[in-house]
Amino acid sequence: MRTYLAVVDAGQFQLAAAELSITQQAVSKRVAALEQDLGVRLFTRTARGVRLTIDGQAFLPHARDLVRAEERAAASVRPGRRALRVDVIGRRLGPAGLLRAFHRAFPDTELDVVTLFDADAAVGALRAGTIDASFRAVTQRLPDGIRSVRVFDEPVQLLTGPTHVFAAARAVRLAEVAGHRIWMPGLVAGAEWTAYYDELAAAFGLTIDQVGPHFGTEPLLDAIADSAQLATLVGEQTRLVWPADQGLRRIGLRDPTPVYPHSLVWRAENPHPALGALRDYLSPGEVDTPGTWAPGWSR
Amino acid sequence: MRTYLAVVDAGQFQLAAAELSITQQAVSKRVAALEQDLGVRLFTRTARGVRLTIDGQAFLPHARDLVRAEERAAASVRPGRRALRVDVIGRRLGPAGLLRAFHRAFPDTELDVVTLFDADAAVGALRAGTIDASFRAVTQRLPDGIRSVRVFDEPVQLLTGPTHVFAAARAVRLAEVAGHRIWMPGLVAGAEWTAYYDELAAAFGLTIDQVGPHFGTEPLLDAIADSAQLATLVGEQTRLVWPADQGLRRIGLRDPTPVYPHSLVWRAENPHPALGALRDYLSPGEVDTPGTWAPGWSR
DNA sequence: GGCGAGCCACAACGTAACGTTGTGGCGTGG
DNA sequence: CCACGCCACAACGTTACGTTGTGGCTCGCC
Repeated sequence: MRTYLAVVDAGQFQLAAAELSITQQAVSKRVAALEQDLGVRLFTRTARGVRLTIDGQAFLPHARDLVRAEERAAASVRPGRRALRVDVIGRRLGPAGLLRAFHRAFPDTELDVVTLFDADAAVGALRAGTIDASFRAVTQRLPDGIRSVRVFDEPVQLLTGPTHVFAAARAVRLAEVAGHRIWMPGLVAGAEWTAYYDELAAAFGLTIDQVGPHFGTEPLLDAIADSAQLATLVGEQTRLVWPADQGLRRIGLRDPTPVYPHSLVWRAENPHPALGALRDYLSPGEVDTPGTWAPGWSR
Repeated sequence: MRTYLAVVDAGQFQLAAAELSITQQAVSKRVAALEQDLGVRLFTRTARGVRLTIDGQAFLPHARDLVRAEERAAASVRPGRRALRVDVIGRRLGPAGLLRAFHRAFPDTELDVVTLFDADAAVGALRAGTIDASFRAVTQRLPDGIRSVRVFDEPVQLLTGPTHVFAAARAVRLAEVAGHRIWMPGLVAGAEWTAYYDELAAAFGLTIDQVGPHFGTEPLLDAIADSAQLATLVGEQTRLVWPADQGLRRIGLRDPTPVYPHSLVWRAENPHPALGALRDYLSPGEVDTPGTWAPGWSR
């Protein structure tokens, strides 16, 4: 592909060969091989060089895209001067939405999104410089040199099937939920979400059922859609993807509205220019709004 | 890259190898070579397969972009079911802007833009099916099976330097221009632009100077920017790119306003689905507005 | 705790791809 | 009309790459 582009820019094989530091015959072979692969002729050969055919012209922007993509791919792992690398809990959860909004606001900022296993891994990666920022709920004191700011309180909602008692309600009071079963498989001991739901359950007497293996969100949503008893909790910004609309409903919670406290965490000495832009874009978040509840460790 | 993606999807080398129909050792070698090229480790090897490292995660979307780009590139020259291929006179002229607008309106439509030498080549390519549509000024009767519709009348403007007599005017009457020298190098005998300016000059007694070699637009713009006498004609939609802002001015023309009649030309039997969308988007254009002038052959 | 299953890495080997050298054909310009 | 410049074809050598064979490692199971 680069040979093809070199020929396009040079207008002839020999000059392109010189720029690529290979022989003209090698260029001829490469172009011939590419043409054979594609099944079309890319150049018309003339006595003074080559001219692009129509197919060659149509192919040109795609070829440039391809080498650009290759360069971006290589740059994404090049130490130093690489894209801003941000860790989010999940690509469909609230923080990922914040990142998308940031990217819309600053389209020129190169952004790579990764997902680390837990907060400890995130802090380690921040210190090592392998990531530049992490969206986390800060449940305990961070080590020296690691900074955090609470950027976003995400309301937590009930997710129910169409036959559930609360299905018709737009919002229910948190106290009303106390007697109902909330099914949340897949919570890992020690993980930040687990800490959150533990404290939420303890504070309002909720029954949060963590038993049973977690087969992924699809079976979970299937089960909830079919059940009049089961419900689960999701963040307001969570983007659900289920096969078809199974009549799932989001029911707001109030008095108080439980909110999940997302923080941005970063290493103080990180010089990445886009990191400052991200911090400026996010902070200060509206947090601890009246009528909301957040865990004690978030204050 | 495909091997890397296969490993990501499979979660282990052996399964990926089976899907690629090569041995596990070959996969191991390919991944190792890629890691060596990039200078980072993409996978952490475990006893039950592999897991992506942080670098590997950041690399993933770029790798997918890359293979998508490769597929689009190959598709752009695949006969049958390829992207809509449209010929425009120049990428910076009015029709290219129409195409950009069409692409904004229908972002899902794959579009390839090419530039053919002249109208005869365009008609030939339309008949051969190597292009699907062409923006041209139709100066003579088209052969059977080739249709055209006039889609866009583009006002023609004067382009002058800051010291030109007309530099301060927003618009001048066409009759006023009669005595002034208009420099248009590079017009090819028989080309449609030449036919247009010939008739324009004849109709209003303009002095259009075609002598002198054409060294490209940059020297032309340089010369015009520095001269108090020289001016040239450009389409209203033409996107000029000059090194710095040299104080070039666009001066409108009126009483009448000369317009360049762009038509869309296509082959009647072409079944490409996007071709209909393009025709629907473009037609009917506002043409022959009162107060404008177009050549006799455009009616 | 030992053993086996599963997975990846290393080494040796053969083949096929690729680049180089050498040469010929063709169109163009002096 | 000849000579120059450009691209294509052929033969050859080297490099790269995939395969076969083997070893080491981790995890799970008895």
